[in-house]
Amino acid sequence: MTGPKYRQIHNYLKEKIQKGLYSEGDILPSENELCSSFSITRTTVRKALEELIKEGFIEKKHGKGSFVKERRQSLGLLNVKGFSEAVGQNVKTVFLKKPAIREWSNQIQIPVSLMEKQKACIHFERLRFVKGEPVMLENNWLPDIKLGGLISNEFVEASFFKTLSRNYRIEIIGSESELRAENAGSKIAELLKIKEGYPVLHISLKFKTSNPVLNIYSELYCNTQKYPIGNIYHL
Amino acid sequence: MTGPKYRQIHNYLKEKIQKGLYSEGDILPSENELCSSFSITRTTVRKALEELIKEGFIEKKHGKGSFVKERRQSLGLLNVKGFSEAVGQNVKTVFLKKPAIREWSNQIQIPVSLMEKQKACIHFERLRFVKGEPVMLENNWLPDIKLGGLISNEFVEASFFKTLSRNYRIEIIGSESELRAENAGSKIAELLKIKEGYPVLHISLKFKTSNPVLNIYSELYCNTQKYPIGNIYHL
DNA sequence: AATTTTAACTTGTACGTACAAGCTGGAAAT
DNA sequence: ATTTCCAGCTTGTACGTACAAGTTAAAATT
Repeated sequence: MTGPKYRQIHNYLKEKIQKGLYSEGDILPSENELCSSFSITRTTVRKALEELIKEGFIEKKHGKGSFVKERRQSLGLLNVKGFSEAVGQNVKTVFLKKPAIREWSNQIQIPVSLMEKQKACIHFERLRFVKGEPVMLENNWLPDIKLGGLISNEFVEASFFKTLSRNYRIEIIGSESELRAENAGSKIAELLKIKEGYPVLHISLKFKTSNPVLNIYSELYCNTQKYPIGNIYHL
Repeated sequence: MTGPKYRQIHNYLKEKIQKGLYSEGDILPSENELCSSFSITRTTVRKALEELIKEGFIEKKHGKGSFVKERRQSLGLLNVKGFSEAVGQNVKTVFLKKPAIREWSNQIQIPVSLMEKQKACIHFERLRFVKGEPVMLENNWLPDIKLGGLISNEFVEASFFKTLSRNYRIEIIGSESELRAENAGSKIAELLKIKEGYPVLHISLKFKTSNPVLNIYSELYCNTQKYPIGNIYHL
């Protein structure tokens, strides 16, 4: 609960942004104001703000101030094109298998580290719809590091990553992926309501998080005919 | 040529790394050594090193030092899996069309900014081979911002990005991409030596660089059967 | 009234200092 | 000979100060 001072400021501001107390485009208190509020020096405040910049929460403008970023266009999280634009309305997510302890699957393409394989495995399967059409089948695995309530509770805005960030303050800090174009097999074809043999995008993912023993492994199958998969990142 | 001090140290070290004077795994001079070499304070040295970390050139280890990173596994540059591992030997790149001034193509999926469309367009087309097999057709477009010699000269290690970095000190700072699985048309099929209708991965890319008026647009078609496309990035 | 200047804000760079915390190898104690 | 300890290195955090540079709005000038 202690840790370095700059982390406390960082968490304090991050929490406010996440809770919507500062919203898109808002200006944060100036560095000097934060200094006196927290009785710390500007060096420390600037360190905290720099962390927020790295995580994509804010941006600074010389001579003006620090501003909360529009959407947190973070680190190459995959989006169905038109997913984030049409938030909520035309998008639906259905659990085929709710989060539960299951076996580590050999379906996972990217090698799971030994440390993680020793732990139990949480798995869930989701089907994502845009305008009523199924466009992405998603299988996710992660080691069970006892995040209380992760299994039973609902996700924040149907997003697993937002849940990790808001409830557990765990951020995605990187990823590794493999991309393949494949012909849909019978199971995929049935779920995505396409013909067998139709080309689908197969994405194998390993997300690294700020918790060094928590990586998230995903296998995605996407019908990219109408909705290509989008991917944005920045330094 | 002046600019802030930390930028000078940053460029100095970056250049040394790029030229191979420091190589993979090497330890950089300690922060205090750099301080006395350049007659600056540790604050400034640390700022320069932090930039190098962001760009993926080095990593720091508490109590030990700053180390040059193995491969610059930077910002989600796409790689044919097994491309960077088997450097040079099994990999070949052939220009189908050498860099030259051409028209802005309407093949580009991601919108080209107006400012760029006013400039002339440099275009080149390459076919990439692994173990003698063609695996990726690559079309690239960028605005002509008068990078002398870019058209005529050879690329550094057959890499366009390395050329930009080493010769012009321009770095990739982000990207936007769209991914689609498609059936190969006749032209793609012929070039990649596959049957028409075979599933291929179509990647549309926009790379943002440290030069705000230089974005690079690419359309890639990949046969991912044997060699999936890999993609790594980190905060 | 319109323009210019100034003053008061913002963030950016750079200085210098001090101590904490992680690592390593040689000296000291066992 | 082995272990323990410590001194001297490394990076990490935090303090405080000063001035440069970009922005803005009020004040002074025209």
